[in-house]
Amino acid sequence: MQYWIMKSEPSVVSIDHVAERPGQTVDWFGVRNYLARNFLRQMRLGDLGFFYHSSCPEPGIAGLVEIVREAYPDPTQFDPGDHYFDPKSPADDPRWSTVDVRFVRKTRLLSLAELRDHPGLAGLRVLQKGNRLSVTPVDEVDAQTLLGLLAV
DNA sequence: GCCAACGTTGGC
DNA sequence: GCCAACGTTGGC
Repeated sequence: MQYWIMKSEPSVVSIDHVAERPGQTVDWFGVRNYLARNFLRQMRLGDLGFFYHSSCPEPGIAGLVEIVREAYPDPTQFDPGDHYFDPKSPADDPRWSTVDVRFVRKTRLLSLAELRDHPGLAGLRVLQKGNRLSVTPVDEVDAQTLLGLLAV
């Protein structure tokens, strides 16, 4: 199993929103960065996502989700009325992918400050200066550390 | 609102 | 292929 940190602005999609969705499932639309897209394409059924709230008063990990559908074309890239419309994406070779994730559970808020304070997590990609990727891999050791801190 | 960091675009 | 300009992200 692989682990990922997946960032979302809670004002757009929060962990509570996921829990309230039909089937407790949402698609991870709107990724428009090639490296992040490649990570989406590496995701496999059953992978665990740490759901991270960003651009909000208390950024940090707020819950867990599970990958329930592997990468497929992000429909928003073909919708001219959509914020994420990409006129340059070929219909026969879609540029952007999405996955479906399902709610697993909420956790206590593991804040960014607390993540930074933990020496063992210094290598975590999301803590690196200038990191802006919305989807990043987490190695097994770091994942276990996170799960421990979350008391899961 | 500010600013650092980074990705993308487009002229040359 | 270079690089300046611009846009976006995201913490503070």
